[in-house]
Amino acid sequence: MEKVKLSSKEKYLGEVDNKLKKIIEKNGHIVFKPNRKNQFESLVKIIISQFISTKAANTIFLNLKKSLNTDSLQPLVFRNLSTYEIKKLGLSVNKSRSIKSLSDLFIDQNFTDLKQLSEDDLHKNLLSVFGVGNWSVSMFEIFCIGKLNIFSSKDAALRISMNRFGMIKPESDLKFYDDYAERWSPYKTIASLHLWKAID
DNA sequence: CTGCATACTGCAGACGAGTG
DNA sequence: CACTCGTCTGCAGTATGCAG
Repeated sequence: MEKVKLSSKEKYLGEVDNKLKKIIEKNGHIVFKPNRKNQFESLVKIIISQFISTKAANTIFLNLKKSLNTDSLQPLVFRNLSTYEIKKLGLSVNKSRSIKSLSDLFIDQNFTDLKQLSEDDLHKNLLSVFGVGNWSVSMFEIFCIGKLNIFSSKDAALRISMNRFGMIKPESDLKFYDDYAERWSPYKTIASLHLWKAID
């Protein structure tokens, strides 16, 4: 009994893609609520989420906050911690280096709101951080800034979902996924949310 | 039931092969 | 030799599947 009506964006996606239409109708309306508040913390969480399940990432993230005894992670917290000390908080060597590098960027550039940067500057700054690649940047743009037209073919879950619903054959080159996603423009983000939900 | 091995949604870096 | 490009490896916790 789906009582909640689909948004106009979701209806639009259904019109341009029949396969996606079925997924959206089954899912029902998805509320897209990016967390715009603490950008630094969002990035830390994304770094932790690389390669591991969201559940595992959540546990590590909560342990990290508990160890640091804070509700809101700030770059300054990590300034005086060595990579080794961050690692002891439950992270791998590379992720510790990554968080350290991210903190340095925020402190050096004195960032308050990354949203004010142009897309180019945003990408350039984030990609300069050790351990942050295109996937991480996309996740930040979706879940923190709330951009509506983001799709990342580097996300394995999205690819699996697209395989399962017959959009793209498994093992295809990444560019086929990107090409397919073009039809969802300018709401690729909303399409991604439905693909994620469809496979849990 | 318990315990263990394994795979799993990204990334950097090491390394080898290919090129000039 | 000096580069570029592709391949391989290791890593945080958890769910799953299989052996005992």
